[in-house]
Amino acid sequence: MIDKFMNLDEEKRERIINAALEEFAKKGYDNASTNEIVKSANISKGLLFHYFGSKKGLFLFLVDYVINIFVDGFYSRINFDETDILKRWGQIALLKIELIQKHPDLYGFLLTSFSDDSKEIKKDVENIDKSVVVDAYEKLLVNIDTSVFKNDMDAKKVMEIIIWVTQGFGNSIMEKLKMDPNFKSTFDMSSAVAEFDGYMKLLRCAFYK
Amino acid sequence: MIDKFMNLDEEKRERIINAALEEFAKKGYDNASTNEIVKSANISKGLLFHYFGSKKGLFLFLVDYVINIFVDGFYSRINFDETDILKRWGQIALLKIELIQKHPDLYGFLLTSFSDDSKEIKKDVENIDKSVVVDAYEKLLVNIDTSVFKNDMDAKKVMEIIIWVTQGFGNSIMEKLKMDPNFKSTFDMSSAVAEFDGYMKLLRCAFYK
DNA sequence: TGGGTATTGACTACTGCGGTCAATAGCGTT
DNA sequence: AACGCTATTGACCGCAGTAGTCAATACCCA
Repeated sequence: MIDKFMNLDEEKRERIINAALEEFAKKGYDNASTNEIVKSANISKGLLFHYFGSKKGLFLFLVDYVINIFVDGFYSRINFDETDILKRWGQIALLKIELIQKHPDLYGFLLTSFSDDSKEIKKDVENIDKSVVVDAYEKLLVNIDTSVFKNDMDAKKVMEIIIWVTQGFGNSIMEKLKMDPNFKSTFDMSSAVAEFDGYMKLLRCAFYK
Repeated sequence: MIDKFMNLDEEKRERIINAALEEFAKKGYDNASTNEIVKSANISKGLLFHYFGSKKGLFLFLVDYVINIFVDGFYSRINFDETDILKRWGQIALLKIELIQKHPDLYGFLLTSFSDDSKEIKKDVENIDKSVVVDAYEKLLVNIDTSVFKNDMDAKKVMEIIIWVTQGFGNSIMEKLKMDPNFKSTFDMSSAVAEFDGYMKLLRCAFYK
C-alpha cells in the first residue's frame, strides 16, 4: 500500500511524514503514539493504517526514507579517493554540518532510531545500520597517505587526533545550533568554513612535514 | 520518610536504588514504571511509596544521590589550580573514564536524566544541572597558562584542539567499553593511561614551544 | 502475649494504546 | 442525475498498564 502513499499530493505526504518523524524522534518507538501522529498530521487513524499496515511498517518506511536522503546527500558527495586526511575529514565534517543544518528533524530521527532498543524494531534497525552506516564509515578510514606526517610521529595516533578534532569542531557547531535558537538564524556556513580552515592550518603546521 | 529508607540494611537499600536507576535510565521518567521497579527490587508497591511518597520523590532522590557520588569522586579530586592545559585535561579525561568504568549505571542514569524532557521533572533537573554541572565545567576553562604554546599559534584554537582530543580519546574508550562486553573484563586502566600519555606527548611536541 | 513498626499486594479509577471496519465523502464517467 | 469506485473517516474494541491507597498481616522485641 506504500506505493499508493507515494502517489499522494506532496503537501499531504510530507505532513504525514513530518508528524511521524517528530513523534518517533521525541518519544522513541515504543512510546510514540499513532494517535498523536494522526492528530498532528490532520488525517484519520484509518488512513495511516491503510497506507502502512502497522506502526512498525510506518517506522521502517521512515528509516528507509530518511537514510536514502542522507546517503544521497552525504556519501555520494564525499570523495573517497582523497588521500590527504585533513582534506578528507575536512570534507566530511563540513558536509555533515551542512546536512544536519538542512534537515535537523531527519537527523534527530535517525539518531534516536539507531539508539532505540525497543525489541520490536531493534533487529531491523541494527541490520540497516550495519549495511549502510558502518560499512561506509570504514571506507572513510582506508587509503590515507601517512607519509606526510613528521617522521618522529606515530601516524596512527596523528590520524586519530585529526579525526577527534574534526568531530569536536562539528559537535561544537551542533551544540551551538541546538542550544541557542538565535544562533540558527544568524549562522553563516562560510564563516564556519573559514573558522574550520584555521583549525586545519594549525593541524597541518603541527603534524605535517 | 527518606531518613527511614537510609536506615534500611544496605543490601535492600541498594537493591531498590539499582532497580530504580535502571528503570529510569532505560525508559526515561515518563515511561518508567514503578510497578517494574518494585518487581525487580523484590519489594511491595506500598513500601516504595511509603519511603518516597511519589514517583517524582523517588526520582529526585536518585538524582541527588547520584550527583553526590560523582561530585565526591570527580570534582573534589580535580586540581583546579593546575595551569598546564594538557595536565589539567589529562586529569579530567582519565578521571572521567575511571569513574564511568566504576559506576556505569549511575552515569547512564545521569545522562538520560539531563536530557529527559518530561514536563513533570524538567525544571527541577535543569536547576540541579545549572547549579552543579555547568558551574564546575566553567571553572575548568579558566586560569590556563597559554604562554607555553608556540608563538605563531592561536592559543584559543590550540586549547580547543586539546580539549577535543582528550574528549575524543575518552569517547573512544567509552565506545569500546559499551560495544564489546569482553573488552570490559580485559580493560586495563594503566595501559589506557600509557596510551593516553602517547597522545599527550604528541600534542606537547606539536603545540608547545 | 501484647504492642508497635515494617511490609504486603489486591484494589481503584483511569488513560491511552494499536488496530478494525462499516459508513460515507468525493469524483470521473456515462 | 445516477452509478461505481476509490479515498477517507472516526467511533469503537479489547487490552495492557499506570500512580497511588489502605486494610490486613508479618515480624520482632519486651
